[in-house]
Amino acid sequence: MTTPSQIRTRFAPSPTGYLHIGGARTALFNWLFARHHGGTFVLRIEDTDEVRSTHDSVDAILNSLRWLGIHWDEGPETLEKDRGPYAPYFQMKRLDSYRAFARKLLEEGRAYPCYCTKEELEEMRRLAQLEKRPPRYDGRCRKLADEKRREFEAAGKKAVLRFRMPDEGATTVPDLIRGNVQFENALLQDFVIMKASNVPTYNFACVIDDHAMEISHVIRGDEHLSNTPSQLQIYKALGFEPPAFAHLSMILGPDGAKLSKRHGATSVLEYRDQGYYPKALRNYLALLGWATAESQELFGEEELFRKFSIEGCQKSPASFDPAKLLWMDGEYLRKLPTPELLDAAKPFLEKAELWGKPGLEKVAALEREKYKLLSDVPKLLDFFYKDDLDWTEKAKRLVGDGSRGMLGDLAAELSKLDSFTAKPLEDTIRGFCAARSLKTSQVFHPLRAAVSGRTEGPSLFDMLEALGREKVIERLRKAVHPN
RNA sequence: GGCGCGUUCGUCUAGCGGCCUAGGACGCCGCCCUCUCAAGGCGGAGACCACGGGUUCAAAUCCCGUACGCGCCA
Repeated sequence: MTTPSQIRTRFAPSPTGYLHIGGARTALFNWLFARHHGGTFVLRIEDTDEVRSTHDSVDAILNSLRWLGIHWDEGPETLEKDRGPYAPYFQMKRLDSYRAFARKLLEEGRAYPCYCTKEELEEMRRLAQLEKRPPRYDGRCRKLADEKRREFEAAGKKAVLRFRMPDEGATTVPDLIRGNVQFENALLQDFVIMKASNVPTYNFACVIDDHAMEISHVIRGDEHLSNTPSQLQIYKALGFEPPAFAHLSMILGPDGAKLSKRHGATSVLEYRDQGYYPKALRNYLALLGWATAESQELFGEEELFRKFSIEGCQKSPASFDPAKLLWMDGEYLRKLPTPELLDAAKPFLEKAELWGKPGLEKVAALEREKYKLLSDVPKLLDFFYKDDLDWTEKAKRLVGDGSRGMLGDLAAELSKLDSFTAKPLEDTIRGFCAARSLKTSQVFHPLRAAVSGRTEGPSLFDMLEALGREKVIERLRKAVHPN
């Protein structure tokens, strides 16, 4: 058995786009597992897809993970800089190692060059389908005579390197989540390990690196389960001790289809831009495909580390539920002390030109249990600072002809108030109602509408106090005498 | 097409042979609190545990099929 200190997990994304929700969840589980065992979490960039990999994607992935607060112990710091004893962490910087192992397999007869063209391969596939055989490579280049090989080389034909699969027996994938999963070797094909460009394929490079980086647990998406027996054969051929595997169920959209743009945001950074609180998203993601025996919902960071386990991982796919995420976000924001909340909402406040406004903290505190997103903060309090209110239809109706006179009188009374604070305001206004035999609602609602332009908002008297005498009187005056 | 994986309220899930007339959470509905909106409290609707066979005194839980969904190979 490995001792806890030897636990090493990794997240190995391909930089071919933004980091999506599913990838983030995989990264998160690897991180949690490593932390739970006091191990190490490695980030490795699998950029061997020469045409689709971009530097922007690397940046997006690093930024997404940082924003989510998923900290890697080893891996790239920036595009240029790595940190950790197994550097580099970009596969394209590790080509020598793949080539060396490929050569070894070639020399030992475990791999062979294949000169088949795209056309030949397609023909092979077509024929197989016609004969209702699995459409796999038929191994024709396995027994290519040396002279034939030289002939191809002379003709300038490019070769890929294929791994020679055993023809018989079965390969068992011991999976921590799914148990032992068996695959017939005869059904596995001689897959390409090195492309014609002398760059390794995913299935080869990741074996070499997981071994080189001493990864103890490969926790990854379910879509890799079918590739695992092929990888296991590479481990065997090279005499490597394979890591433990755990294949996570996929994340689906709310309708049960594969999560895609159609369902709304799929990129982590989109959630940031919409105003989600990173710890809330992280908490929500942890619950997609994992649960405790108590079905606990909200976790502190340390608590997540402590309670996370592979045993709690779900076999069946999980649907992403935006409504629950939104609830959870509100749950986190409500717990946040106001200064921290404002700090987190800073980008949104800045955009609304509210950052640094006087009394912001006081005003923000009045609405604190209502924010579901950080972007709600400016939305819910901008009326405090606006000169021209955005009147809602409902609010307009409330300050109609029926209540103008009353509001005018009330304004006169309020302007005489010594202390413009909640308690005296409440006493005065309630007294005003009593003196005129008005129901409080007949006064409170039009008053709220008149000073805020809306019918929803903070507690009336706190709101009046926060607005201050000048603004309240001014707004009442404007409401009573619209131009 | 072959192989593989999966299937408990709309959704996330608890459950690992008797405690289940299936528990929690989100969402939905109602009531309470209340100056509005929220938040909070209380309650409700909502799952014949995909279907069909077994095994067993007893199955959501074990076994075998079927269906459906998904993945991989191309």
